[in-house]
Amino acid sequence: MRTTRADVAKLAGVSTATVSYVLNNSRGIAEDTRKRVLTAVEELKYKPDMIARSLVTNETMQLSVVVDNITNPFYGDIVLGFENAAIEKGYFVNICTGYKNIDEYFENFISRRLDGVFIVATIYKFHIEKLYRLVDEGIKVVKCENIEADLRKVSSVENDYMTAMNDAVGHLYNLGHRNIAYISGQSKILKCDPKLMGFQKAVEKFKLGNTVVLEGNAPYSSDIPDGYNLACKLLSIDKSYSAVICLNDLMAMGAIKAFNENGLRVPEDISVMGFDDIPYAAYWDPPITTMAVPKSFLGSKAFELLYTNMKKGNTGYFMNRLQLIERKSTSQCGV
Amino acid sequence: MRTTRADVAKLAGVSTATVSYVLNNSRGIAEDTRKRVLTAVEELKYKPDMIARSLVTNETMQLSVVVDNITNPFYGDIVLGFENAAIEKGYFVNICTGYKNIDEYFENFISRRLDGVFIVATIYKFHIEKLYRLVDEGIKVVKCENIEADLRKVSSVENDYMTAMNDAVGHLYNLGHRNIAYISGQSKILKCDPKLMGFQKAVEKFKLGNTVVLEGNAPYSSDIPDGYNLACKLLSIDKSYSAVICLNDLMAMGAIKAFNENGLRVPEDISVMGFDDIPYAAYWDPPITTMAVPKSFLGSKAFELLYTNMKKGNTGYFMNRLQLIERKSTSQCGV
DNA sequence: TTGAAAGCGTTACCAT
DNA sequence: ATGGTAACGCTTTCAA
Repeated sequence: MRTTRADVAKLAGVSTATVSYVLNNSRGIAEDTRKRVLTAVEELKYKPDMIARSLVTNETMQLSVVVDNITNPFYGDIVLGFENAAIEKGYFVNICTGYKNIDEYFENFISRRLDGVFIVATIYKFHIEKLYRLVDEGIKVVKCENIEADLRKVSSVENDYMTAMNDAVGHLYNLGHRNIAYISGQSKILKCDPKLMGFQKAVEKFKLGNTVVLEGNAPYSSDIPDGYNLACKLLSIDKSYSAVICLNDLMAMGAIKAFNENGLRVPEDISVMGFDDIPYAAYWDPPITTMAVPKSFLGSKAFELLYTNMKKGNTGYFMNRLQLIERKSTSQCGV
Repeated sequence: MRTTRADVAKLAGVSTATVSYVLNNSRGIAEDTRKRVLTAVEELKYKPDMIARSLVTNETMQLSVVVDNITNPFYGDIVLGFENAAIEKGYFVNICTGYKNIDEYFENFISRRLDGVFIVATIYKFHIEKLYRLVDEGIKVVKCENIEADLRKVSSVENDYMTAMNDAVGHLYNLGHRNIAYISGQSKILKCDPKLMGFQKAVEKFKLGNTVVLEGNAPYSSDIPDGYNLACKLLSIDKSYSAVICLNDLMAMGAIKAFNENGLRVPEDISVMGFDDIPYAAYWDPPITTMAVPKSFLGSKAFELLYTNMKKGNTGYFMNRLQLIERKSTSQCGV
């Protein structure tokens, strides 16, 4: 049998209420009885039962992080940043991978009365009405870019990709590049694409020469083989580009591989940039110049927003800045 | 206010007990009342409260997977295989990253009365007594290799690295290699190292020529930079090896990079093999020949063992076979 | 400063 | 076939 609060009370010679007061120090307690209770707790190795506790407090102190695909190295540090901040406030956080239908997770979140959810998965994996159901059921939600949602209902952390794309093009421009391709991988079904908008703006601002945007298959392409395939496609269309910006580091890796196989050296013959700064970017050959997302920071900001929402009720918004990290996949044009 | 079972009962004109019977179809119910209840549930959008349910059934239907490091691509498919099997049986599974102290998670598992835990993290991240505490508290545990534990208390899924290492050496042997280095990365504190044992056995069996084992720093080295560093060390010691086996694909990646930077081509000048078959292994340049772990399968077997333990009480054991996947990082010796 | 007792939303035993 | 109700382990109001 499980040792309960009643056992502790009996051993300490106090009431069950007193045990609660001591454990939650929710009320002044005589130092003497306090000690007796604590000793009894120690002796019986008593652990409060969160299930029973949740039932009465209406707080589970449990949070969930929902990611697309646990394999994606981009998420690792975001989750870490979130969890570290959450643990500090006493929350238990668990990660859910969106391999199966994410909507089903939502049902579970409601049944289990989670206090809050951080959803990193893209909109393609679930239905927005289901997300609102969570909110209606009192579960606070913070989302991460990529999802159009009512900011009065859910909080949001976003990355400033538009500015970052401007910086990326600027970096290549300063190296003398004028003919730049953008391997986007996004398809037309994406309504609002800040990276694409940023690229188009930059094309005008810097008065670039030849430019092209390579789209992917619906709903979107974003993995190593996608980068490989789109880079091959680029070469088959036109070889005049001296630099390529890729949607993310994964695609940059694939693109570099494609260029190498076609006899182009990176960066001597063609410069390649990525986005995100996933752990492998630094170890790739050549190490990839990228627009880094401060990932752990983004995660901790997400928790902050969620916490405010849980405690005060209001949603919030945070825009994350990216940083250029120069490595070896970009160099002076035509050198 | 949350709609409860009482609301449903009132609307359907039955008792709360009847609602339970219908929802859990734990008892014969007149088709007529059944319909009335179901209609009421629908109308009120009633969702059973797992918290309250758990309190009385002593089952939370919640499982946890504990991994070292969520970023490690090796774990992705293992977790997937486990979760898919678990979802089928109605469990909610959440993943915990072992960034912080894993022992603290264990405390939480007890408080939250999880039904079971799949622990993939290595022993260095927690204390074995704490793991046994879980078992004492009635939480079933299945572990994944690397951990010496009492198999009467916890179940275990393991990879047959000894046989796999034999196959790896055999593959190189068949390609004509006789001088083979093993970049182990493990340190002396590891008591039982099946890969190392397998290598030593194979050295004798195949009567190899020059061989060497490169250890890492305590507790162990297993990442890309570790592979890079150890490969550099190998070159500084002796250049007579025509093939290198690495602890895992990550280290193989680092090693390949080191060789390239030192003017050695892979596989023309030196063959390199890894273990695991992580997603990137196929995309690396060159694609890496590796001993693949059937990961998703391993995960589903872990759940099977856990399920048996939860339902019948007995622990179990499963040994997973690895498969050689030939890619481009190994080739005929001296060609 | 401490205790008694009323819930929290279920399930399951015991009646009917 | 259905309903009443104790029990699960905890918190918190109200009294003392």
